[in-house]
Amino acid sequence: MAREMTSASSAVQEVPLDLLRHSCAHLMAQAVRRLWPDAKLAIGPTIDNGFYYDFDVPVAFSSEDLVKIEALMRDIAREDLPIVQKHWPRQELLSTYRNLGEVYKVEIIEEDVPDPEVSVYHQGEFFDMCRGPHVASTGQIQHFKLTSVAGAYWRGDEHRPMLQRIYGTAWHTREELEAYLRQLEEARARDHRRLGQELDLYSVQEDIGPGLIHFHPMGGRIRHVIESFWRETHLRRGYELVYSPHIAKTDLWQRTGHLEFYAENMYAPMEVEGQKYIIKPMNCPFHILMYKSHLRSYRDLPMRYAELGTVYRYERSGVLHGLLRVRGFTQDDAHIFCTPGQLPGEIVGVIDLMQYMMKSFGFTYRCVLSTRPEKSVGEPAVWELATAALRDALEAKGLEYTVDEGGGAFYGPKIDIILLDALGRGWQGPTIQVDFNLPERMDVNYIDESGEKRRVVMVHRTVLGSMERFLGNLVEHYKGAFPFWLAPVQAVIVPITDEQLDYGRRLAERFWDAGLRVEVDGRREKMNAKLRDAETRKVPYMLVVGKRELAEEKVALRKHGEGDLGPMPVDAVLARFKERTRRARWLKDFGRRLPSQGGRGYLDRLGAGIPARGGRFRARAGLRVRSKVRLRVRQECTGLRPATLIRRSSKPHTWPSRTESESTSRSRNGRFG
RNA sequence: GCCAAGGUAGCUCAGCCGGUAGAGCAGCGGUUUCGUAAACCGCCGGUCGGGGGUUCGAGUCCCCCCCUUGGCUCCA
Repeated sequence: MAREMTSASSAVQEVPLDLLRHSCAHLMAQAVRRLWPDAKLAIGPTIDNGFYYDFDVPVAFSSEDLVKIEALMRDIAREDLPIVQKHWPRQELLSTYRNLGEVYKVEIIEEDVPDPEVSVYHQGEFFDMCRGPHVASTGQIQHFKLTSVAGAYWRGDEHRPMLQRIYGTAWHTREELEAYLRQLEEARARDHRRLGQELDLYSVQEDIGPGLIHFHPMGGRIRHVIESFWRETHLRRGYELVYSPHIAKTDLWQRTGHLEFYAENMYAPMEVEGQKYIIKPMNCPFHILMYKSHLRSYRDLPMRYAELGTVYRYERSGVLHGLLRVRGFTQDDAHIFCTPGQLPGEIVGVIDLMQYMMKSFGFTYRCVLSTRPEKSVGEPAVWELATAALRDALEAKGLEYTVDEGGGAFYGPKIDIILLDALGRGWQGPTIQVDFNLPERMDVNYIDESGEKRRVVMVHRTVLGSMERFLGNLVEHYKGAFPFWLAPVQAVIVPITDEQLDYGRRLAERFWDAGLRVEVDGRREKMNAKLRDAETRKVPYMLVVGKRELAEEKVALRKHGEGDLGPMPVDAVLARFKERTRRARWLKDFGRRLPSQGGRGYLDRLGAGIPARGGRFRARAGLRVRSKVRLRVRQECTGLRPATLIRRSSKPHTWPSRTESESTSRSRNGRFG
């Protein structure tokens, strides 16, 4: 591969970033080798934003060592050693590496490099087997930084030696490097663990146990808002809310197969009157038994059982992470029991609901469809049907997705939704999984039109993920500054002197009566201190009341992060706030359009539900609803005039188009269902 | 679970070669009644993560355990 030597400064920009980083990994290895001549080299690939190299060294690298290595790297860069490719006969390279004791390189050659000639890159005294390409000389590597050390198993196998991995980052220009480092800072500022502490949202208590979350009052309020919204929406979409116990007899878990396939994530049984019980890692068995408490007809289906179900799963201590990876968590779980024919419609309904949730909370996301793995249960034809249902639903909803071939659970295909936070990092959130296993094992049936017993199709799904993880994602997404409808405290009333304290308290009553969460700051502090505290707590609004406001029945409105908006009549502020509540928005959505999954199983048959076809509400057709009663409710909740409401609801409903931003995924995937 | 780094007041952190623990904020008490991001004075506050050991003496050194963090592995 011919490459001409050009001066570093002009060539730098043209080199692909990946290549630069790979060369930087070599540069680091060379520096490590100079400092620790016995260091054995493993592999040194590029990753998002940087690179790493794995070393086997008898001493543990300290952070001072990183500084030393980095300094030496700069020296070697200054030496501007030409980087040249040579082709070594395989045998010669093998014996050289054997003589050097480079056991990892030897293993790589023996197992993965059959070619008679092997490409080796040389720079000064250092050489490394590598396909390349690389930059022309070490002098071209200018803007880099070593970021961390960590242990890493050789070939990712926990039974093999643990090596030391040094991570680094490299960029074309100083500006890019600094921008990246700033971005890391930014990510730290958004860290939900830090914000969770600062905003007093939650805690983990050493005396209680790792991975067990306590929602403090402010976190509790947010969770309450999310849960209320979730329940309302689910009832509205034809789900039934159920509640199940936290423990069940060992026999049940035997029957479901959890003891066989999931035991390593389950906690040991406890004994009660000679009977063994296990705390639940999943909610599905309970829902199944509720379903099975009656004989079900095809007319009952689909049945949708929803529950904010708290489960406990053993996670290895090293993987716990704030709210995002825990041992006890509450899934926003639901199980849908339906006929094979209903499956496609049900999947569409779930995706629609998921989209609605994501839109409501402001998340962007991407979708991954996982298909049949090697080891699986169920007929191939059924798998095909279910996978097609998932795929079709994604396409019908206009969602882009990637396919993880063979990445499904052994019991069925699934769609995973990766939430993207504001920094573009991805986290496994909602999941939709078809299950062929449990209905079989638990003998879950319905009676079809001809009186035959038929196996139901079962869908596990969450549309948020878990309350813990979702809250963590929300905190990072909004950097702790929750939108008005979610904010634990929506406004703080700030009396300037004690003279206005009573007025402030009267105002607070009015706001609470309107369903808003406000607080009066009655401390003997200066207004500035109160404002500062409210700003720090990221409260969306501050209502300053002084002499003038008291006289005119006004408040001076101040918005978080924006500042003073000037005095406003109290009624205007109330109206403004009510407009921003989720209830108001929900009613708007609800007024325009009923969910596609209007039918409600047995309720339909009792005449208590929404007519499946036609009917005054024309639910399924998605036409507007104009019931007088509903209008009145909406008027009350939104504060809008009837004419406005009717006009609004007459507009045809369209879902806003989503923009999918491509970005790196940092998925902690597949833990639900 | 593995490798590494940590754990000192409610929070953020300082504490040298082993000599008996300190700051800011928060809290509490007082004074101040103030117009858009921190008023002033004073006070209280510590099993130095837990246990054991070495030592005349341990926050500091050694061993075990717990928890946190960064990775690895795992993630039905």
